[in-house]
This record gives sequence, C-alpha cells and structure tokens, in this order.
Amino acid sequence: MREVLAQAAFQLFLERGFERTTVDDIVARAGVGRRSFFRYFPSKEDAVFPDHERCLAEMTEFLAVADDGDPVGAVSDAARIVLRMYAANPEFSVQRYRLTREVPGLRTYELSVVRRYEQTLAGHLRSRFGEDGDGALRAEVVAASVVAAHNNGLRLWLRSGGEGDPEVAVDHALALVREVWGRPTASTAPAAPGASAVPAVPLAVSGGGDGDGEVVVMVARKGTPMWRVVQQIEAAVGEN
Amino acid sequence: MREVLAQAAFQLFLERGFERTTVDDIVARAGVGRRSFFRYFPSKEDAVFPDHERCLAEMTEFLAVADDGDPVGAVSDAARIVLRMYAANPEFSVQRYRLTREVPGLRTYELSVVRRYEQTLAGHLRSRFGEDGDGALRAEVVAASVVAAHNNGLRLWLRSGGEGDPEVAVDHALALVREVWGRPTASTAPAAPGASAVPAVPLAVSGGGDGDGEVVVMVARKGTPMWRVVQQIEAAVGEN
DNA sequence: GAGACTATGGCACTCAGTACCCTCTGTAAA
DNA sequence: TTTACAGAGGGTACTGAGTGCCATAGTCTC
Repeated sequence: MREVLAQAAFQLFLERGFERTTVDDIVARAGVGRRSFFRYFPSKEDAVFPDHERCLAEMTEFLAVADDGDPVGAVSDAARIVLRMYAANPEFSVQRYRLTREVPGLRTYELSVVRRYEQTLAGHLRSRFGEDGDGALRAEVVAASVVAAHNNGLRLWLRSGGEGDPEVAVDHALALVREVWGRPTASTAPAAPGASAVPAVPLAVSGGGDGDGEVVVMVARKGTPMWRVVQQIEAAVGEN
Repeated sequence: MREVLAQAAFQLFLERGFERTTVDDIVARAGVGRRSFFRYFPSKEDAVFPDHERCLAEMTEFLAVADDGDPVGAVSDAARIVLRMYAANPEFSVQRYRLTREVPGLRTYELSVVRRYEQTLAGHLRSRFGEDGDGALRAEVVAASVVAAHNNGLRLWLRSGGEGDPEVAVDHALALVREVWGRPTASTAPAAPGASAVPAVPLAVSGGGDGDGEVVVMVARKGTPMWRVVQQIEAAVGEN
C-alpha cells in the first residue's frame, strides 16, 4: 500500500512535476482514498523520500553497537549506510536528485532529513567525546564535516548519472575528514609510503622540574602524512 | 509597514504560539489587509526571520572584498556577521530561539536559511581553493565546519539567555576549526601558556639519501596546545 | 455470533498561499 | 484643470495541503 502510493506519487512527479501534482492525482492513480495517503505519509514531500525513516533507524542501531575505539570511523561508516541506500537504486536516486534540485520545497525537506542524520552522528560523537569542555563542539563540527564530505561524494555520483561506484568518491571525501579529525584505522586509511616502514617514534624525555615542563621530542620522516604525525604526538603529549 | 507586520506577528507567536496564530490574526493586529502580508513576506515563516535576507547580502558583499590570503579566516569573519546580527538584539534573538526550538516548521525554515549562508561561504572557498581536485570538497567541508562551529557558539549564548558576550564562545569555536583547517592568526588564536614562552622549535636535519628521506625533529613542551604543534610541524614538513 | 481491533474511505473543515481586480493617492504632462 | 500614469495597498475568490471525525468492512478472539 505504502509502496503503491510512493510509486504512483513518484511517477506523477516525474511526469508533471512535484508542484503540479496534487494528492488527489496521486490517490487517483494509486486507486485508494485520499485519506489513506496521509496515513502513510505525513506530507506530500515524504512520498519522495520513503526510505529515510528506515535508514535513520538503521544508522541509530549501527551506532549503538559501534566500536568505541574510533568514534570518527564509526560515524563515517554510519554515513556509508545512507550511501548504500542511494546506491541500491541508482536510477531512482538519480531521478530523485534531479527532481529535488528543481523543487525548493523538496530541497528544504531534504535539509531537514540530512539534519536528522547529522544530529544522530553528533549525538554519538558527543557521548564519546564527552559533554564537557569542547566535547560537544567537536562532536558537532565533526558530524557536520562527515555529512558534508559524504554529501559531496554522493552528489558527485548522482550528477554523473549514477555511473560507477559511489563508494570511491565518498571514501575519498571521508578520508579527508579523518585525516584532520580522527585517527584513521589501517583498513580505511591509505598506506602512506615511508610511514609504516619507518614509523614516527615518540620519545618522552624528562626535562625541567615540574610535570608540565616535560619536553617531548618527536621524530618523523619528511613526507609522513599529517594525521600520522598528529596521532603519534597526541599519544605522547596526551590530548590537550 | 514591514516592520509593523513583523512585530505584530512576533508578538502573536509568543502569545499563542506559531501554529495557533493565523495570518488573519497578524494582519488584524497590524491593522492592514491580508494581501499586504504576503507582499512583504513570502510565507508566515519569513516574518520570524525578517533580517536574514539583509544579512545574507551583507555577507556576500563582505566576501567579495575579503582578503584573499586567508580564505578560512575570511569565511570565519563572514560568519561573525551573522553572530553580530543576533547579538544586536539579544532579547529578540533569545525569544526567537526558544520559539524556533518548539516549532518544527520554523526549525526547517531556519535550516534552509543556514544552508544559504553555508553555500555562500562554500562558494567563496571554492573560488579560492579551486574547483579541481579536492578544492570543491574542501570548500564544502570547511564551510560546514565553520557553520557548525558558529552555530555551536551561538546556541551556547542563546541558551544562556543572551547573557554576556557571544563573541567569546564563537571565537573559541571558530578557532578550533582554524586549528585543523587553516592557519590561525595571532589575533584569533588564544595564547597558550608556555607556548609563547618556550616556542616549539622545528629543526630539520638531513637524514637519508633522497629528499623524501629527510627527518624532522620537533621539540615542544608537554602541554603545548595541539594546534600550535601542528602549525609548527606543517611549517617544517610542508603540507602533506 | 458478539465484541474488539485494524485498515480504509468519505466528508467537512481550517488555513496558507495565489490570481485577479479594485481603490486611493501622488505626480507629471497637456 | 484635466488626463494619464504608476505604485501602494485592499478585497474576493480560488486551489490545495493537511486534520478531525465518523462510517464501513474485514479479521481475530472468545
């Protein structure tokens, strides 16, 4: 029923445009009563994004059981859930993308959906980073970065007409975020030449009198990726 | 006229709530015809944010003449224009914030406004970073980060009831973004204790045979803020 | 078969937003 | 002084989204 309505609605949106299609048109084609439409979709816009609710639930569930050791990695993987939803129906996704670009109401609606994803990610990061200090701030900025990177890669694929693998563009975009915000794991971070062969060796040397006067000497090859340097220093200096 | 309508609308929204106030109520209180309302505001929501259009124009103008040497700094300063608009009317801003939090329709509307700011910032960054390669990607991620940081600081101030100076929270939030995405300048970066007294001393020592085999030794006091460490290393290792 | 529960349809209503046309006022040309 | 014009505001009627309420039909339970 829900499926029938969503398909009828989408067909009509493509044929006549979103605004020139009334709910009466939709229910007429679907062969159901008008009242039933609003039982399945709270608004006309919802019929265009019938699967986001499910996807959001999936993301929430994923994050609930996610590995705690790498929060940024976890939210990046969570973002990939959305990507896979789009990739599961390339043709539909591309058509919807073109439709959404044209209709201001749909663009606004999509913003609210994206915002819910972002808040879900931010909530997870906040619980890991801690509410105090800059925890909440970092959580929101990282979540926004992940969403922006994901959407950049996704749009690249959508604009191409859904050709090829969208994962490559999104992986690349997310990697850029992780380079600055999080510790990449071996599975997703590109192996940097030299970095694994001659890893940076943090070496703490007791210097002055008080604890805060300690001096850290860090050695790295020139060409070592910045994330790797930061990773090592943070481990030695201790998050400050 | 526009002002009269906006004030009448806002009064009623506070008294009865946004959804329980009709446009007829507003024009009745303002003493004008219903048709006039929609001449000045395209929608009921617009009456809640009467100054964003002007603010967006101001931001666009600012970026057009902004210093090109520090794009991230320029968009951060551009974001502060929005902050100052809020800070100019603390009472109004706080009341509107509380109203917006309660009404889903207003939240969605605000998202679309924020999105336009973000795209303005991203457009400026894109023109500086270049469209090719990761330029567009970086532009969008940085713009999203700046907006998220700005909004975090702004919301902190709004939740406090508009007490004190909102600039401090926003400056701090934006500084965090600049620590990872841009080079902080002396004026915006907080002076870290110890960092200025005993600055990190990057020291490049030629190591292996080829240029890539060079080794960088970096010395810093324990307690040095991470952004300062990264800043020094980047200067020595050279952006990689 | 009575009662309860669920899915669906129908009807009437509110209200945002728009199209069209009206009046009024001020201004400038003849 | 009259006429022509323009622009601000007002009025009316309409479309269409979304909601509340009730009726109906199928289904399950006891």
